[in-house]
Amino acid sequence: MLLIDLARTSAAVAADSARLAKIRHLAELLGRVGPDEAETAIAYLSGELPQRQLGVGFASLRDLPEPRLAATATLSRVDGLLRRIKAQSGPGSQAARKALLDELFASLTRPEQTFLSRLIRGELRQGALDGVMIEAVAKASGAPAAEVRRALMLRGWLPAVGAAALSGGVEALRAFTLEVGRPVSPMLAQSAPSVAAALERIGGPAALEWKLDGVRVQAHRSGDAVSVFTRALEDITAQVPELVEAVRALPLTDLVLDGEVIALRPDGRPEPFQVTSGRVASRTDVARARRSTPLSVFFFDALRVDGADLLDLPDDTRHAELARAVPAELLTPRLVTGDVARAEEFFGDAVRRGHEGVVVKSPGSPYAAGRRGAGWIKVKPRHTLDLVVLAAEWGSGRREGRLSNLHLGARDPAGGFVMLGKTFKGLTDELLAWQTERFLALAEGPADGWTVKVRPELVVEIAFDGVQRSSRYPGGMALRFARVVRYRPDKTPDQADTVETVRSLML
DNA sequence: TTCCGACAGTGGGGTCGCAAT
DNA sequence: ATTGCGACCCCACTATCGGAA
Repeated sequence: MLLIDLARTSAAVAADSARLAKIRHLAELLGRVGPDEAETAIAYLSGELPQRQLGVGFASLRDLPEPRLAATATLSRVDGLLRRIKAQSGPGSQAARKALLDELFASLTRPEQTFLSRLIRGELRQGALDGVMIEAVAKASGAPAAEVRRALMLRGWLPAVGAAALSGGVEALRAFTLEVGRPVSPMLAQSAPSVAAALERIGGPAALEWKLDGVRVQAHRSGDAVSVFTRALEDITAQVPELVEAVRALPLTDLVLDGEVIALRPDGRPEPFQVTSGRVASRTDVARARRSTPLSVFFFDALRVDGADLLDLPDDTRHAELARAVPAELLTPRLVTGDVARAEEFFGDAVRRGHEGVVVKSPGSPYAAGRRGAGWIKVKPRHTLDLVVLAAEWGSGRREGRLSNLHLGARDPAGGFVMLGKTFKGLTDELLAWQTERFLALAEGPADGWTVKVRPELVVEIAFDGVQRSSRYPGGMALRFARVVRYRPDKTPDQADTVETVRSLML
């Protein structure tokens, strides 16, 4: 199959806003692709590369060679060149990558270049990723979408699952099972504004657990072989020896456990997320990193205990199995209650101890791998500040032509404003239109084509999760997960919150 | 007919490791 | 030694479609 076939299908998918139409376009192409190219086609059309990452990003794709006029590149040829690009390493590798990239792009027509460039950057923007591709695979193969989805959660890689479905139908999909040593897409949580709201949504007694601000881990053990994966299914076994040892020390030898690793201070309070994250990312001298920043692990779920798969069992049953496999000190603190007051007390206690909040779990829910099901609901405290808009950046995609990303400043009592970060979240289309007009009227200083500086006159209420240390911003601090709540036309900039107020929240 | 679950898109800050400068 | 880049850790929120109610 030719790359141009995929580029055309992708364009058709992007042109139709209806999901069912997108599915039809994708399924039609999947019906034509041969078995040896099915995996590549499914990957490309769901916005993934079979190589996962290439070492090529936005910067390497800035100036591309002139396109050709005739479309002749096959999927196999493109895939082969991408494989060679990924394989480059060591001194001279960046030049070698660039040379291969130029060779590849010089063999493509303009629409192919556009498609592949977006794909490599991870910005296909055709309105179809895994969720839509699952339906397309189901339609093209005749297998129920639920079977495709289940195989995906067990295998973690849709192109492989889709190719199997196309060649072997439902039978092939059922061959995907939970395999120790191969990560499963982790279950995700929805969020709620309060514990009461979360309990209400679950509608009855629920299990509450501390939400630790660390890195999600899935630990597998078969005999003495232990492996550890992140939320995105990256293998981090070598970076977390403490966790490997802890799992190896358990009495049961056939396990898949779900939990969180976190760096704790000697007094038991959590280190800032930055510390845990940096420790987990350290690869070059793990022994040294371990001495300076030891990790603790807390488990909250079990997908397999003593050789038995638990995915389809209710949460309370899985937790009972977890408690059987793991000593109490490795369990995430948990309270089962239907009482709102007790639940709120548990939440308050977790937050006072420095943790992020709680996750409220429905006791009857199975492990909904890879989905943000209603079974888990996270609750975190929300802070707000009234800040001043210092500038805005032009948006992209559906925000093209709108001023989108806001630069936020706190008032400096000595005069002026100190930038604390940016946000694009929380804005409705109506607000985007309004602020674009308003900012252009307030514009000042030279425009660089990307950022519009504005006179600091607009006060905006910003919600955020916390204040973190920053080397990027002049005040030495930045907001975590900042989002717009509303504009405050009733406030003037001299009524905005001060840098001191923000600093007092950094503790 | 209305409601709501699931998805995709639009970007945020921080850190590490590597190659180039 | 420093800088730029890519990859990946954490993520919130809105708009939209289409099946459920």
